[in-house]
Amino acid sequence: MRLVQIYQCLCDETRLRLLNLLLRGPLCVCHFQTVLGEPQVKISKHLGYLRTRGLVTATRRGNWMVYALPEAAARSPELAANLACLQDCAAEQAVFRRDLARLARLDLTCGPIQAGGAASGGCCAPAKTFPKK
Amino acid sequence: MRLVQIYQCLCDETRLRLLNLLLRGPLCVCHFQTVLGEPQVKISKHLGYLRTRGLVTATRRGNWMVYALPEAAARSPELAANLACLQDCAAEQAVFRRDLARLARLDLTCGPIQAGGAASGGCCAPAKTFPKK
DNA sequence: GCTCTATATTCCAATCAAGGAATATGATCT
DNA sequence: AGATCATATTCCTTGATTGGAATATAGAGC
Repeated sequence: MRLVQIYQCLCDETRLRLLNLLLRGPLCVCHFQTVLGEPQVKISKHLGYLRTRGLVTATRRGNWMVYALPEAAARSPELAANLACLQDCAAEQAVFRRDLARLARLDLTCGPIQAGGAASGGCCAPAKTFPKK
Repeated sequence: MRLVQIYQCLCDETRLRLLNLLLRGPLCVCHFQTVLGEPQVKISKHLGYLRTRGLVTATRRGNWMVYALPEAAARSPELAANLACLQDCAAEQAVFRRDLARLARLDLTCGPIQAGGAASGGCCAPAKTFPKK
C-alpha cells in the first residue's frame, strides 16, 4: 500500500474519528452516527472512502453493515505502523477521547459473534436475530 | 498541534519526499530541486505549505533558504511520533529510498555551521561566505 | 547603482474533496 | 407483496489543492 494513500485517508477529521473508534473494535454505521453525532450520509461516505482504499473492511449483518479494521495479519507494515501511531496520538486529543468515552458509556460493539457487548440493545442486535447461519 | 493538520501535510507525495529528506538533516531549496527533479515553484510552494503549518522551519543563509525540521525539543508529541513513523515507513518504499540514495551520493547538506558536508561544492557554500556573523 | 542567483509570490486553470438533499438498494418483518 | 429499517449512491454546489507561467523579492558581488 502506498504511503501517501494512507495519509490521504487520515487527513480528514471525520475519518480520523471513525478510525479511532474502530481501533476499539468493529462497529456499524448507526453506532458511528450516535457517537459522532454526524448525519448518515457523511458517515457512510467517509466509510466508503476508507473502504475503497483498503483501510477498512465491511460485512453485512442483516440490515446492518459492520465496519472493522483489516485483521492484523492483513495489514501492510505501513498501515499497522500508522494505526498504532494514530492510536497513541488520538489518546492525547480531546475530540478523540470524548468519542471513546461516549463509545464506552454506550457500550456499543459489533464484535463478530461476541455474545457480549451491544448489551444495551441498540442496533446490531445479538445472537437472537442471526443464529441461522 | 492538531492531528488532522499533521496528516494534511503528509497527504501529498511531494511533501512526503521533502520531509523524508529533511529527516536526514537541513537542506535548501536547490538541494530538493536536484534530488527530486521537480521544478522550483513546486518545491518552494510545498515547503511554504509545510512552513506555515509548523512542520518545517526556514532560515535564510545568504542567497539560500535552509529548511529543517523543528528541533526535537520543539516538536509536539504528535509530530514527533508521526515523523518517526514516516521515517520507518519511507525506508520501505522505493521512491523514498531512491531519494535518500541520491541525496547520499550527492553529499548535500546544509547542516548549521557543520563545516563538513556540502563538500561537493554545490550551493550553500560553507564557511567562506558566512563567517561575518 | 546594476546584475546575477536563489527563492517566493501572484495569477490562472484544472482537478479534487466535502457536505447535503433526494433517491436508491437490500434486508427483514408482516 | 408491501412496509419499514439501515445504509449506499447520485447529483449538485462550494471550496480547497495542485501545478505551471510569469513576475517579484532579497541578498551577494561588482
